[in-house]
Parts: sequence; structure tokens; C-alpha cells
Amino acid sequence: MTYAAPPPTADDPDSERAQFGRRLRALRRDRGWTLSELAERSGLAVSTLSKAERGLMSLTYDRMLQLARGIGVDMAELFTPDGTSFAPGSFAVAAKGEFKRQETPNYVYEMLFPEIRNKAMVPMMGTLKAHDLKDFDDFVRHPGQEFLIVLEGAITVFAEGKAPVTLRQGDSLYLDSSRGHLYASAGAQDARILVVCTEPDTTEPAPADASGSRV
Amino acid sequence: MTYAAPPPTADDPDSERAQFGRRLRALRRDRGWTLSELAERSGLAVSTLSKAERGLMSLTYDRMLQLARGIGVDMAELFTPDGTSFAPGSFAVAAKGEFKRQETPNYVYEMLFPEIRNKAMVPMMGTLKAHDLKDFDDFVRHPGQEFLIVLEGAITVFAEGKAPVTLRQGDSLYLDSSRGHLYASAGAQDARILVVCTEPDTTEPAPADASGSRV
DNA sequence: CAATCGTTTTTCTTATCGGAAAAATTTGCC
DNA sequence: GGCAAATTTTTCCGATAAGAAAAACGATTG
Repeated sequence: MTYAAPPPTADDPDSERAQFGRRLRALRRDRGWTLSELAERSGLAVSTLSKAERGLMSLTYDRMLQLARGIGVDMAELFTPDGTSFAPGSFAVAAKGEFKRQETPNYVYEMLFPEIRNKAMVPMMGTLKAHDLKDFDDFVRHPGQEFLIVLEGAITVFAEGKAPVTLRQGDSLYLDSSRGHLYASAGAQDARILVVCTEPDTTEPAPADASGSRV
Repeated sequence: MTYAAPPPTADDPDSERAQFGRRLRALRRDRGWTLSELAERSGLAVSTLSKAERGLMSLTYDRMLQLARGIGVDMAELFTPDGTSFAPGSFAVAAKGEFKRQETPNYVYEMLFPEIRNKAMVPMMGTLKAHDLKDFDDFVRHPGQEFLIVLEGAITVFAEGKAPVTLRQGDSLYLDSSRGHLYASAGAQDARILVVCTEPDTTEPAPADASGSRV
């Protein structure tokens, strides 16, 4: 009845440890440093670095701390992969209205730049229709973070475990989108909002997705 | 000629390791778990957890990975001290105008949610002043991607290697911000834009910062 | 071929880590 | 409040892996 899969010693090239090692090697090579140069900067032995980068060794906290300082990054940065496949130098312009629509009776969302795949951010233009509060959609939950700003009108933000908040034109919101959330027009008129997510929202409109991640 | 101070074995209560340990203990107690409960969830020994939480031991990568999974957090989250990261479930509202300003003769940028650190996205409100095109700023370059939408007025986008583009109200732009770029008001009046970056732009207005980190 | 540079392997010391006993803390009961 | 039982945490010790120093290996260049 073990909860987490115990990886005691993994030598396969796709283990987390091997990936971590490749990330270390990338960080070093990005800077044009050799093993011995990083060894000098970090105070670690060359052999240690070599084994760590190849995933043959499991660095201890102390060594990782030295390593992070030697590289010049935050400790957390060692564990946040940085690869998005947005091609280097990319550049795209969208004219007003050139959007891909997703529509329900309650709202219209138009994704900007649908032709760019794997964006680090997904900007969407939303129109929340002034509507009866009877047939509401369910909370939406998806991984990542979300930014919202009210362009026209006013909206009510329902967030799981929070009292409803009213945002007026120019107000904005930043939230962890794994917390259940739902937007609705607050006034008698339609509201226009701009939403930017860090990850594409693949959830379907209605069903309450019960894939409970992180309490 | 060592660059980073080597902390081989530190037993003082204010070492990074001790702080890390206290953070681990907090994460566990927040969930109301005992050492043996976390031991079962993570697959680590009780004694190991005890020593790690007191900073008497330097956990290896493999154990930290098991631990993170047992606790149910991302590896990086173990290293992001509480106040400074966008914690899971976070939720923040900014009223119009509650921004941190950065001003030059040509523009005013106001960062939204300056109190939230380590956001995945950095939304900023910008006012581009109608100005002579004589004293222009230089291209700006920073890692990450950038989204822009014109809220009021019209702007001209200068991007390195591209012909200038004019964006009007409602138009938007998505670019790799490592490509040199520069925005200016296009008309005779000021323009208002919303910019969202994937990483904080730490570049100073004018001077060419030569502290080359990751090209 | 020699020489240099970057990486890997070898050898040896020391620390991590798991298991179980000991100590400390909390809980139950009168 | 006090004492005993149960639970939680810490300490002790042996097996195994981390980590430093140095030698070996491979590639590149003069």
C-alpha cells in the first residue's frame, strides 16, 4: 500500500533523475562552461558533476545548493524545465476579429493566434452574455495560471472557496486555474474580457471534471 | 579562488539546509500528517524524515523526488519559500490603478499584481505617450514570450528584422521577446496597451545591460 | 606524434538512509 | 492534577551509496 512509486535506483535514460541530469548539463553548456570550470565555481568535484549530469548519482541537497549558486540560478530553477516549442524569433499579429470562436449560450470565447501552437500563453477574448443566472455552467478547473482583465462592462467572478467578487472595467484578476472558477456578466449588458492562460484549456464546457489534482 | 561559498556540513540553525528542513516540516504539519504517515506516502524511513526536517541530513535527489510526490507538490515547490511563490489555489484581484509604476518620457508601465512573486505571467498596463520620434528608446530584448493588445489608440511595433507594423484598437501581437522589439504610439494621442510577458522584464530602460545571462 | 582539453572511470573516505530501540510527547482515565 | 498507555519523535548502528582526488580515455589541433 505504497502511495508514491519508489524509485530507489533508476538507471534508465528516461528516469526523472536522468532528465534532471540532462537539464544540468544543458544549463552548464548554455553558459559555455566545462565540467572543471563549473567545478571551480560550485566547489564540487569534476567526477561528481559528470556522474550527476549522466544521472548516475543522486545529488544531495547541499551539493545541489552549491551547484545552483555556482550556476547562478535559484534552487527552484533547477527543477523548472524551460522548453516551450514556440520557435525562437517568432512574431505574429492578429487583427481585431481574427479569432477562433468557441460559443455557448452564456459566452463566446475567441482564441487569439490559434495558428501558433504550443504558446507559453493562450490569450482569449471573451464575451459574457447578460443572461439569467438560472442555467449556469459548472466550475472550470485546469492546470496553470490565469490572468483576466475586464475590457467592457462588469463581471462576477465565482471562485471555489471564495465569496463572489465583482470586477468592473479595468479591474483584473490573477488566479491558479486549478481552483474551480467561473465568470459571468454582472450587469444587464454583455461584458467583454481578455483572458490569458498559461496552458490551453482543454476542458469541455459543462461536465464537472473530477480529476482532483492538488488539494 | 572559489566562487561559491562551500557549505560542506552546516549544523547551525540558520543554514539553508535547516530552513529547507523547517519548510518540509511545515508542509507536512499543514496537512496534519505524522512522520510515519508521510513515511508511508513517500516511501522514506521515519528516521530519514526526522533528520531531514531538522537539517541534520542532506537529502539526495531521489529521496526529495519521492518526498515531493508523497506530499503532492511539484519538486520546484519544495524550494519556493512561502511568501514568494504563486502558491497553489492562489487568487488575487487588482482594482483599476493599483499598479506599480515604471515611467520614462516615452511611456508609463504599470505592473499588475506586483505583490505576487514568481508569476508564470507578468501582466502590465502601458501608456505610450504621443511623442516625437526623435529620441527613441532602444530595442528591448528579454527571454520568454510576450502578448500585447491595444486597448486605446494605435501603436507602431518595431521588431528587429521586421518592417514596422501598425496595430489599432483591439489588434494584438504575440512574439518571442528575445527578438528586439519596441512600441510607440502611432497617432497624435496617447495609446493604452496591455502587455503580458512570460518572465519578468528586468532590463533597464536605456543602458545595454551586458550581464549576459542565457542568450 | 605529441600535447592539450574535456569527460569518464577508478579508488577510497565519508555521509546518507533504513530498521529498531530509546526518549519525549500526547492521550485517556479516574 | 497525576499516572499509565499509546502515539510521535529522536537516537543509535550497520549497509550502501555519495563524493573528492587522481588516473585513464577519447577527441581535436599544431
